[in-house]
Amino acid sequence: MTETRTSPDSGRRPTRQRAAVAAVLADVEEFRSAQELHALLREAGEKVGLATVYRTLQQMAADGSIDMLRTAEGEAVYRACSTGHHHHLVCRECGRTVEVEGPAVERWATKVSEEHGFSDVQHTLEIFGTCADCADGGGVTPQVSRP
Amino acid sequence: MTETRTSPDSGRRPTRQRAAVAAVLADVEEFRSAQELHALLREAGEKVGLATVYRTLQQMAADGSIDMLRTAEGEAVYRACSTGHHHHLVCRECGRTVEVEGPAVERWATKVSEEHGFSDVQHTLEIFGTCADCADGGGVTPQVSRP
DNA sequence: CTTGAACTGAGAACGATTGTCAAAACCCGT
DNA sequence: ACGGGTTTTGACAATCGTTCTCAGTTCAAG
Ligand SMILES: [Zn+2]
Ligand SMILES: [Zn+2]
Ligand SMILES: [Zn+2]
Ligand SMILES: [Zn+2]
Repeated sequence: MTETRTSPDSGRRPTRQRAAVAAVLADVEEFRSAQELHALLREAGEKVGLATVYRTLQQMAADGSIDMLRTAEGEAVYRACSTGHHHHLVCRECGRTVEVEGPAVERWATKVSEEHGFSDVQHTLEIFGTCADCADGGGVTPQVSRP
Repeated sequence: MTETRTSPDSGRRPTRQRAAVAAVLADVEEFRSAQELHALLREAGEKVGLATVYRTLQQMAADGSIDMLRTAEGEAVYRACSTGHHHHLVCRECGRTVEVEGPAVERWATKVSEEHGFSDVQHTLEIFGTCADCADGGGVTPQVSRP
């Protein structure tokens, strides 16, 4: 109860580690796991503990500043998306991700929830497929970027 | 290439264990984890190894004879649903599950995939919320069934 | 009955994630 | 700049769902 905070921030402190995680996320286009991001940080010369990466990603996801979803294998993967509610079209081969919006879907979800008396609802909706390049190239060398 | 099978089944053998797993699934309304189902089997007096439960559930899910989805925590949960493509409205409190269909959503997903040149697409769509009973009762005693 | 393939299960192994806790970094008032 | 209380960090252990191993069991065809 000794709250004497001058600036009403969220109680988070800006640290080198958090900046590093945010930076690597900004550089990556695809959804990546905590471990992959940790490896990328090491490659970039940034020394950040794995536990810190996990903690930071969770916080950012909770804040809504990044998106998190689960792969088919149940692994959590993260991505710095644009703001606002949206869903994803993800290539299984190369990981390329397209953000998509579907107002009709949002309405449908709301309607269905109401019809069944559910409140405080959330929904998860992701589409997985093979992108044109991967279907084309034959998936021999999964490429992550293209000019 | 020595295929001399008289009855063209899927190469699966009907065993006591598989019947037991199917039976417990038929008795349960909610999505349940492999471990929970294993516990239920033990309670019911059926002796089935945990590994077998995992294997059987995976096979049934692959066959499409049961549905599998992941909780927010990433745990796989299973349910014997009606046949046909559908999605779920799941209560976070009591686990009550309603199967829902959304033709418009299916069309939207297809359209979006095509627009971006994705092929061989799948989608996951689940709605989580609090059902009327749980919102009402105050969630003091999460109940799984009700007359 | 014989026999090879499918199946099972106890326990080890695995891998992602979380917990621990002392040390380090930080903020703020002095 | 200094000190003290709070937050954050990170090496490591621990947890926990899931998968692997492999010898023993069951099955069904012949
Ligand atoms: Zn996103
Ligand atoms: Zn949505
Ligand atoms: Zn279902
Ligand atoms: Zn669908």
